[in-house]
Amino acid sequence: MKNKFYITTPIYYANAKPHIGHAYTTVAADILARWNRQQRKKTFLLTGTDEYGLKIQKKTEEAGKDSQQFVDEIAEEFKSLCEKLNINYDNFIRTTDKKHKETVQKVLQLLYDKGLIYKGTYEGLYCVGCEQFKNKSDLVDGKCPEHNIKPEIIKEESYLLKMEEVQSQLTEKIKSDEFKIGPEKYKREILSFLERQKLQDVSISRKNVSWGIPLPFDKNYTTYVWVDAFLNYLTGVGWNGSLPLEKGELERDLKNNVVDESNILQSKESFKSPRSPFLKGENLGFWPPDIQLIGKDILRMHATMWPIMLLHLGIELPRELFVHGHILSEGKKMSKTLGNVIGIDEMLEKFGTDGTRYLLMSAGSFGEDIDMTMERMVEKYNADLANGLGNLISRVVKLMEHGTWNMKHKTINNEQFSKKIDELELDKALNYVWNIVREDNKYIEDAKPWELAKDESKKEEFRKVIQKLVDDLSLIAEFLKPFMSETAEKIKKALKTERLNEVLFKRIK
RNA sequence: CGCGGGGUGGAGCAGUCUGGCAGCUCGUGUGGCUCAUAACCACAAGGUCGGCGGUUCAAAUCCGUCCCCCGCAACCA
Repeated sequence: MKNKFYITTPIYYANAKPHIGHAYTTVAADILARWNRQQRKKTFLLTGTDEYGLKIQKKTEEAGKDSQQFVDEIAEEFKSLCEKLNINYDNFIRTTDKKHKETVQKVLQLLYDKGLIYKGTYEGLYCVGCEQFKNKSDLVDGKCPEHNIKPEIIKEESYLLKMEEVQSQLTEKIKSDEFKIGPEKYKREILSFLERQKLQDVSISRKNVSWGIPLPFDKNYTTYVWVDAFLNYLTGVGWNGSLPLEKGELERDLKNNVVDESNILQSKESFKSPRSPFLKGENLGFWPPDIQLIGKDILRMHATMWPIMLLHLGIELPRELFVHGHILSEGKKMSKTLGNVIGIDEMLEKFGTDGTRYLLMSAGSFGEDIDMTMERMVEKYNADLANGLGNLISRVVKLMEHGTWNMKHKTINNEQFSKKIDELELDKALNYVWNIVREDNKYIEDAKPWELAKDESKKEEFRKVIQKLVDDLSLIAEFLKPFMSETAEKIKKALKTERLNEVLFKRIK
């Protein structure tokens, strides 16, 4: 299908409440989705939660809670965050959805039948204290840090996914950008990883985890969470596991109703307007994803196991995996111990929805790690939003009192700006807009319209100056739509009614 | 020699691919303005672009080497 845009966020692991990192990825995805929707592309934004696995099982067991009830609560938290951030998603997938589970089992059976999953032995370092396998990187001085004992090398019967046979094919696709990994540095990292060694087959079964999807061909095991999690990108647009993947056209897909509607939460905007037309049906016309946003922590798996599963299934790979950096605080990872955690709720409370969205996206190059502190965010909020954009609107609206103005609807025909978004330079796109804000503030200073207004003979000149500012602001509103849709609306309304009902971005402190 | 990234005025960053006067925002100082959210505008101070060496008419940028910081080193996600 042409003229479509399918974007995914990772599904977030439901072992704890959402934090700023989740907000960052999801806001970026939402902006890209809104932008493409604005370009009249049929757009689908998928997000959701990953709800199985040992971590959650242990956590709920220890707390004496029911796992399902626990993840239900966490899923609600994530949905509520989306609402607070004004995320206009088309589907919120949960891996405990019945339909998702069924499809995962179908896929596993298929891979098993094809001999791509086989029974073998998994050899790993097993800590008796933890009752689980450990990574080398988890160990401190070769010992389990929790129990301070050396783990034993244990062989366990397990179901393994064949990796190596499609490895060179994968490497080629990454090299040629058929399966693009961006930014470039992450492509290099993955290629160097893939070219250095043969991939080991990955164990896709778990014996000691009951909180998971049972293997269809051996009920003594559950499915390794990653396998289950990856398939969300397919089930999230309504795939039911049948092959070959018949993509069809959206129009036809709309007739079916595969996506579980109970999980569709209406975001603020879709409350007002008709809900996304793509919420129903097998929307496989959207396949493959045009962009899959991920954090750098999950790159390895997303660039190996996930595409390998697809290659095995004969399904087209995503067009691009885009890796963004982490949000650091005071140059370090946020941690409770360091006390440098910036809470997303705190941000929302302080800066509001659009303020938070702006601060997240303008904090640094999208794709690099960014460093944030509350102090600097307050500074930036005051400088860019209150003193910059907010004040500019106040000035212009007040000056509009003396005259009547043309409110032409502006459409974006600006290659510079569009290119930045299409190349995922979201921070640069915002910076482009703020250059206009700064120029306009300067322009007012130079043109001195308040003096022109007093002089009858300079009426025409005055009219020109204000009209230019009105035009610029309508354009700015258009630019801001995907980033801060509520603000964009307020600006438009203010220009239309020639008055500002509220201070846009009140200065803080 | 495991892999990848990074080191640019006081702070945060862009620029490096494709060499061409070192740039942006914040902060600081001085002045201006009054349409505006005590906002805005101008000017100024402040940098051996991590060190050393090389290529070049010319290096933050290319090459070599060294130092420092961060992430990763696959089945927790």
